[in-house]
Amino acid sequence: MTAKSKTSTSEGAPGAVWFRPEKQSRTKPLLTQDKIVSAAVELLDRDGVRQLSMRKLADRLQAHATSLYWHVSTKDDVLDLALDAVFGEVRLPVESGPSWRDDIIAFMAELRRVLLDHPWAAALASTRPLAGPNALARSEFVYAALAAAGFGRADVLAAGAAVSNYVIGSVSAESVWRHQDEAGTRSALAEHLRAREADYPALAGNFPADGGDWQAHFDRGAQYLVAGMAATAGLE
Amino acid sequence: MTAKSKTSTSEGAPGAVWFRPEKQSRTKPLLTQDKIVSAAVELLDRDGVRQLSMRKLADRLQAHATSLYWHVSTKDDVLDLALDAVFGEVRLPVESGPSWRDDIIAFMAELRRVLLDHPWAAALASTRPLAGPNALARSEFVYAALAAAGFGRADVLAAGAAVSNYVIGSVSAESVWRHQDEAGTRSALAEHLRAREADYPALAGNFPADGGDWQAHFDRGAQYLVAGMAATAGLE
DNA sequence: ACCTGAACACCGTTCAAGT
DNA sequence: ACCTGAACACCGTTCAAGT
Repeated sequence: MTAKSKTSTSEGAPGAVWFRPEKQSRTKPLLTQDKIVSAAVELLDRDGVRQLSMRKLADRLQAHATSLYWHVSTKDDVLDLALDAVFGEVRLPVESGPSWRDDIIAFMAELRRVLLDHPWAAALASTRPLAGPNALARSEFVYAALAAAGFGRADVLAAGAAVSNYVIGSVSAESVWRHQDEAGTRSALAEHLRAREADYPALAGNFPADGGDWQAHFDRGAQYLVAGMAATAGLE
Repeated sequence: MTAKSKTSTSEGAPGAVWFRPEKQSRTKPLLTQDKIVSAAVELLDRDGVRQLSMRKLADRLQAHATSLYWHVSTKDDVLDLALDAVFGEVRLPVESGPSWRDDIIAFMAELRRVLLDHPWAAALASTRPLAGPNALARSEFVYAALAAAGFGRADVLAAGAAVSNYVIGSVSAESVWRHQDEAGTRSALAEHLRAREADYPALAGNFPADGGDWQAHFDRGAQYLVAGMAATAGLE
């Protein structure tokens, strides 16, 4: 009986290895943190932060929601990791150029570009500490550039914060208007302002009919900031 | 029989009005949009945006969650209304002063004060169009001040946006660090940076041990912005 | 007109159980 | 070590029903 069952499975027989499914595939996990994070970024890009759930995320990975918790301890972890992955897309120059102003301006434009690529990211960045390795590396770049330019400690701290906060605040606003029903709410607001021109004369008079040039406004604001930094700290 | 029941309830008898519960209390709704919104602001202040649910909000008003939907059509409505109520706390001067720079600086400080009073508000403002009457009135003030100062249209638009975006971005970051486990994450980050000083020399060298002077950094950044606006537009 | 109650289709997360 | 399944305590919202 025992002998029969042994031979019927032929477990230890010579050559049997080749006909057995690779044990490797069992030892290598189906899910990894990296896979979870990239799937999260894809879903966030497609549907936004409010639509992301652990169940949908697991579905996309052909796994069960509860399986995610082996690799990640909460949904907040997923969001923190996804956000830092986005910061990882910000390209930094290998070394700083001759003009700190150009470096800072270029950094702001690049950060804006990446955040606009992921319309959920800027608003999400407003809700949590940016302490992931990619976010820190980007902060390090700004601080180092400012310190190298000759800014004192107080200016490095204030200017470093101002640069990030201006970009994140601006891109949040832009993402809201660009992705949350582009034409709809904007034209509704335009109509609303026209109807109440007496209450909001300056607003009604300046509100851009065509939607406005986000990039131009952003760049101009960035110029204000660096020009003010230069003037206040006496650096050119 | 019918006569008896009539007299037993004495519905129409003279003097009966005084002993009957006021019909007014039935005709006047228990819930109003205003009550819902102020309760929402209280709960948001106490527990944050993630803890707010329609059920908890209704509980606090001694009503059922489903009753709220008579006065408000979605939870998003509640959030929009609560946020605009906060903007209503921003005090604007009755008329602008002699210096547009002082007016703008004062506005930024006042907006920051109010947003810090409601730590959920700045981050929430990053996620939706700010089109409520109070938010619009505050934008109107900024645009009007800039236009009166002599800024051209492009500068009014860019500077008006920059002012709001800088404040909202800055207060979001400050609220995160001040309210989301004040000491905990900050000291964890300090420790983390110290351990990786080689990776983040500028960051580690400048990271404030005591938590930093948020107000001072904010004010300095505001100065950069208005100084840059003045210089770029050639106005003093 | 305003409020309630039941119901639907979801959530994040825990934990024992499987392999 | 990694994944599944059942379960818990929630969600926002709809809609028929009550008053």
